[in-house]
Amino acid sequence: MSGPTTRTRATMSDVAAAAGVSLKTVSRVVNQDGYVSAETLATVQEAIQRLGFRRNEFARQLRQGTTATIGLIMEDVADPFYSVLTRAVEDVALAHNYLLLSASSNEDASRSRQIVESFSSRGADGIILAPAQGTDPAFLAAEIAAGCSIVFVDRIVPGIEADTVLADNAGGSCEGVTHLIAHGHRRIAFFGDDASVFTAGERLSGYRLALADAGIAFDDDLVMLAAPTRDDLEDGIDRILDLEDPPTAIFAGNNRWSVRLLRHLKSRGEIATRGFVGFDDFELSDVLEPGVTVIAQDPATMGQLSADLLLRRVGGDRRAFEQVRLSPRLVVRGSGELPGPHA
Amino acid sequence: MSGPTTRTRATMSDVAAAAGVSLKTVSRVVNQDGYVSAETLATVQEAIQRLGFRRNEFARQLRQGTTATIGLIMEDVADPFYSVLTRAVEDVALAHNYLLLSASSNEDASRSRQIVESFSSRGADGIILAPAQGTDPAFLAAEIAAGCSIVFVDRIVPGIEADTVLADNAGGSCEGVTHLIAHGHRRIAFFGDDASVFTAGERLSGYRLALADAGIAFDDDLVMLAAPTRDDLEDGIDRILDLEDPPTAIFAGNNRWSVRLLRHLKSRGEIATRGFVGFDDFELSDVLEPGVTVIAQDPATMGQLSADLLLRRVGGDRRAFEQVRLSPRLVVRGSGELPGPHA
DNA sequence: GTGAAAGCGCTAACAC
DNA sequence: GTGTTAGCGCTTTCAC
Repeated sequence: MSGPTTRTRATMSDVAAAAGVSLKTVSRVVNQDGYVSAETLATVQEAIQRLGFRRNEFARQLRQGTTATIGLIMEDVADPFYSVLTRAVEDVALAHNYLLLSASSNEDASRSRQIVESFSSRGADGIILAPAQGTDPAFLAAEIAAGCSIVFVDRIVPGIEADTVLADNAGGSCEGVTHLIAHGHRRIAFFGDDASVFTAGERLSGYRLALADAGIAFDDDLVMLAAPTRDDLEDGIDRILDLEDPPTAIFAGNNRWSVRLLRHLKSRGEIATRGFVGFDDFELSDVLEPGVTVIAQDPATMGQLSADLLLRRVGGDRRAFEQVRLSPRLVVRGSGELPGPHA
Repeated sequence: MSGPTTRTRATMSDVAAAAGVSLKTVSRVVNQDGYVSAETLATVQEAIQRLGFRRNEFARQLRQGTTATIGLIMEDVADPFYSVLTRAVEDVALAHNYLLLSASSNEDASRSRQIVESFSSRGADGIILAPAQGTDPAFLAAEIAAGCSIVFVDRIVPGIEADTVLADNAGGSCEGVTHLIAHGHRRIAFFGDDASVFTAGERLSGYRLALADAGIAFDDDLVMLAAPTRDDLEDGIDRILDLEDPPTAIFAGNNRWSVRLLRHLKSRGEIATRGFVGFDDFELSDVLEPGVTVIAQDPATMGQLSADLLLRRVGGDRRAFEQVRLSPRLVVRGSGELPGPHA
C-alpha cells in the first residue's frame, strides 16, 4: 500500500503568487477586511477560483486561538432518542456557524473518555455530554479546568457542577406507574437499564415511589435491570411474566426496552393481555394495536436547550449553572388503560 | 456579553519550562519517539500531569500535513436508516483512529455544499456523501480535484466518478411489487419521494418494471411522489385510496412513507384491508399486526462498506473505483401476503 | 491601498 | 540523550 494521499490544496501564498500580489492582500480579500482596489480584488478572486483555493481552517484557528467547534457525546446515535437529539444540536450549531463533532460512547466509559480527549485536543470549546456509567469525575473536572465547557444532557456525573438538561425521570416514571395502578393493577413489572445508568436509577425510584404511594409492597421478583441490547434476556423476561403471582402490567424503562418487550409479548401470542406503559416515546407507538401509552420525552427540545446553554457558556457567559428539568408527558393511547384485576 | 472564553491549555513550551527541559524533549515524551532518560521522562510526565497538558491537534496536523479526519453527510441523522449507517461509520472511523465529522443536509443542496466546504476546509481527507438532490457536479469535481476523496452512499451524482455503495433499488422495488402481484393484486399504489431523489427514481422504475412484467398498465393516478415529511399529504393519500377503482395494495418507497401510510391507514380504521410492502425495514415492522412485509436494506453494512472504501482511498489506494450494489432482502411478515382480488 | 515580518503550537531535520 | 532551528498556512502588527 502506498502512503496516504497528500492533499494538494492551493495555499494563500500560491494564490498570491498567481495573482502577483502579496499574501496579505489575498488574506484581505478572503476575509473582506480592509480596503482592496477593485482591480486587485478581481485579479485575486480570479486566482482563487482558478486554483480552487479554500482557506485552511486549522491554520486560521491556530493563529486566532478560536475554533468555533462543539462536541456531542452520547450512548448511541442509532438510538432514536439520541438521533433526534443529535439532529437538534446539529441545527443549533449550524445556525451559529459552529462545527459539531459527535460520537457514540457505546456506554463505555473508556471509549467516552477517549472521545472527550479527541474532541478537546481538537480545540472543542465545549462538549454536550450524556456521560456513560462509570465516567471519572476527576477527569472531567480537569477538562473543565482546562477551559472546555461541559453541558450534561440526559444524565449527569455526580460531583461535577455544570449546566444540565435532564428529564424528570422519577416524576415521569411515577406518573406512568400510578396511571397503571389507577387502572386496577397492583402487580407491575419494571424493566430498565442497569441501575448504574443515571436515568435508570431515577426511573426505578419513581416506580418505587408510585408503589409506596399506593401502599403496594415492592417486589424484587418483578424487577429486571439490564441493557436491553443484550441477547440473553428472553429467559429472564419469561421468568417474570410467568411468576406464580404474575404481573398484570408492565412498565418499560426506555424505548429500547419497550420495543424489546412488545416483540417478546407478541412472540408469546400476548397482545393486549397486560397493561403496558413505556418511558420515552417511539415511532409507531400510536400505530400498534392497542396504541402504546408512554411517558413521552422531548429529545429535540433537550438537544436544542443543551446546545443553547453550551453556546451561551462558550460565548463567555459567567452566570450560575442552570439545571433544567423537563417534565415528560403522559400520552394515553390504550395499552396503559387496559383494566387490571382491581379495576 | 463578554468575549468568548479563551481556552487556557498549557502548551508544550509551558511544560518544557515547568520541567526545565527543552520543548523538543517534551515532544519526544508526548510522541514516545527517540530516547529520553528515565529521569527526564518522569519529570516531564509529572509536569504534563500537573499542567493538564494536551497536545494541540491542529498544530500537529498543520505541521504534519495530515488530519486523519473523514466526513459523513446525509439527509437527516434522525432518520433511522441514516442513524444506523452513521453508527457503523463511526465505529470504523474509531477503529482506525480517524475523527468523524457528520452532518445532515436536510435534503438541501446549498446546505450540503456549505457542509462539504466546512469539512474540506477542516482538512477532511475524504467524505462519505449521500448527495442531496440538485447537488452541483462541478463543485464536487473541484473538491475531488483538490484532493478530497468522495464515496457516494445510498445515492450518486451522475457524472461524478467515485467509489459507490448503493442498494439495488430498482431490483428490490421490483421484487416487492412482484410479490404483491403474485398474491393477487393488480391495482397497486406507489408512494415515494420526489423522483429527483436518486433512490426514489430507481424505486419507481422497479415498480414500473414489475407492472410491465405482469402485463399491468401503469396508472399515474396510483402514484404519489412527495417528501413524506410534508404535513399536507393526507388529502392526496385519501384521493388515491378512494379512487373509483381503488388500489388493493400499497407499495411504500421508504421507511418514512411506510410509517406515514400505516398511521394514515389506522386513522381510517383500515387494518389489514390492503396488501402492503415497504422499501427499507423499520423498527416494530415485525410487531405490528399483521407484520409488515418489507424489502430490507442493510444500512449498517452500507455504512461500514463505504467507510472501508473511503479509508482505503484516503490511505493512498489507486485502484479503479468500486461500485457496490447491495441486494435488499424481501422479508415476509404478513402484510404483503394478504390476498388480492385476483388471488 | 498594499506589503514585510513575527508568531500561533507543534514536528522534522540536524546539530551537539 | 538532548537542544536548536526552521516552517506548516494563516492572521496580526506596523510600516510604507
